[in-house]
Formats: sequence, C-alpha cells, structure tokens
Amino acid sequence: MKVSELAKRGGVTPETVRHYTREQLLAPSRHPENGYQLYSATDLERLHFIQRARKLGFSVAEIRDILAHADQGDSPCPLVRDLLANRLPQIRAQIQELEALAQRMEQALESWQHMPDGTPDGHSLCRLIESFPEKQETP
Amino acid sequence: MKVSELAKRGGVTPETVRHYTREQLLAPSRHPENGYQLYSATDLERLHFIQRARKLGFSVAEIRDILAHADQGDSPCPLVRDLLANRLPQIRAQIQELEALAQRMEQALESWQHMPDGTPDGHSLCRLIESFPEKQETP
DNA sequence: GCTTGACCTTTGTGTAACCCATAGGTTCTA
DNA sequence: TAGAACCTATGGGTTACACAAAGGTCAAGC
Repeated sequence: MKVSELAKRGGVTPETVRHYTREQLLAPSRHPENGYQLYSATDLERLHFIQRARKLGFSVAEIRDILAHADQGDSPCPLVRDLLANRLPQIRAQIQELEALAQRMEQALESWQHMPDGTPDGHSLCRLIESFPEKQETP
Repeated sequence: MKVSELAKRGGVTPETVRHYTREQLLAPSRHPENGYQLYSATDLERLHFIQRARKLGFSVAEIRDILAHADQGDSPCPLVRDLLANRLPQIRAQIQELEALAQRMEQALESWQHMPDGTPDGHSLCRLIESFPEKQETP
C-alpha cells in the first residue's frame, strides 16, 4: 500500500508516515517503476506499535531503538522497562512545574481583579506583571 | 554595561540576553568604536520584567508585544489579562494530558511486573507495549 | 611590544515531532 | 485527454534558548 492508505489505516496523517519513514521507524520498499514507497501489512503492525509506544510516552528516537532491537531478534523489553521507569519521574516533575505555573497564573488573575490598568511611566511597564515576585522563596 | 554584566545582574546567561536582544525585547545601544552592545539600567529593569512575565507563562513573542505596547505609551494591561486568561485553560488541559500519560505509564510498569520478557517473533515486537490498548475509550 | 586569557561579535546548527509549501512527476477517472 | 488526486524530495517553520566556530577587542603581566 502507498503512504496515504497506510496513514488512513493507522489513523495518522501521511506526513506522519513520511516522518516515521525518514526516521527509520518504517522501512518500505520502492515501486521499481515510479519510485513510490510501498508499505506492507507488517508496516501497518509497526505503525500500530508506534502509536501504542507514543501513547506510553516513548520518543520517536526511543522507539527507533526499540524496533532496532526487535529487528535484530533481541528482546527490547528490558530497554522498554528502563526507558519508562526513567521517564516517569520526569513527567511527574513536569506536572508539578505546570501545576505551580497554573497556580501562579490563577493567583495573578485573581489579584489583578482589584488592580486598575496603568499606563507605563518611566519605571513601570505594567504593574500587573511587576506586582509579581521575580523569585519565589527557596525554603 | 556589556552583555555578560547584564546577564549576571539579571541572573541569566549571556546567551539569553543575546537571544532577547535578537528578539527585540531589549534594544541596547552600540559602542561606537568596538561595536559592543551597551545595556542601560532600564534594560536591566526590562530584563527583570521579562523574567517575571516568563514565570507567569508568557511567551517571548507575547512579551515582545507587551513591551511594544508599553514603549508606545499604551497600557499593556488589558492585553496581559487576555493573554493570561486564554493561556490558563491550555495549561490546565496540558496538565490533564500529562497526568493521564503518567497514569498510563504507572499502569504499564505495574502490569509489566507480572509479564515475562519475550523475544520478538514474526508478529510480536514487544508484548509489553503490545499489551496496551492503542486507543482509549471515548465516552 | 607582545602574549595570554577573557571577553565581544556574527553566523549557523541543534533540540521534538511533526506540519506546510513548493515544484514536479504519476495515476485515476469522467 | 484533461483535471483531480496522488506521489516524490526539499526546505522552512514551530519554542527558547544552548553551543560552537571564526575572528575582533581589551586588560594585564612580562
């Protein structure tokens, strides 16, 4: 099948299929006459695999490594466990950062309700923003 | 003052100062003889302002707009309120996505404890990943 | 005067995972 | 047979910087 058909069957855009192909996650053959990329049923399975792995938080580069292991006949499972176990705390940390950001934003919007808009003078650009501390306490 | 001094006083790297200058958030003058960028005390205030705004989730492009308003003598405050109010739900949505991802990851790691590693055969690449559903329920 | 080291300049490259535009060739269909 | 719909490769855009290279500038010590 050609790019668009694989994309449709896999539920992604043709651009995504091309991207994965460029990144060597998929290795289609070529139509000898027109040079079109030809994908097999195995490629569709790989595409589904990639989708699952992406949903689990693996990067495209990581998935390439996982697939390379599998293609060599090696079990990628230990690698998979490691990658995920390493990534999880990073995700948790990122959530904490975003939560702190959201709280700063909410606190700002709330406190701004009682502040008038000001016009910039020589030293103040926007009191709303300036009313916020540049550095948080480091307990 | 020169790049490195402003950076040190502002608590950022010289690269960051150069970046903000390229992006027109800072507009230093030039030393007429050697072409060095010369920053004023006002630029240091602007840099502090930028830091605060970044901590509130504004992008560099947004801060450029805010500063441009202020430089024209217009109050940027309504813009600032709008930008923040629009961004907040996006941040909340991003947190939800990451939380869902983290839960998928935890669920995977947990259920994998009871699964043996497998070697790839013709159809299975990694049962760990394949044991996970590609698409979640859409209620 | 000269070297050394620290600093400055511009320019280009890389990051993640695609999306989009362009120019040109191919295939399908009315 | 013309046009639609598809394919190709290439390059640029997204975010906020970090980093490296090649070369100019400056202060200090010898």
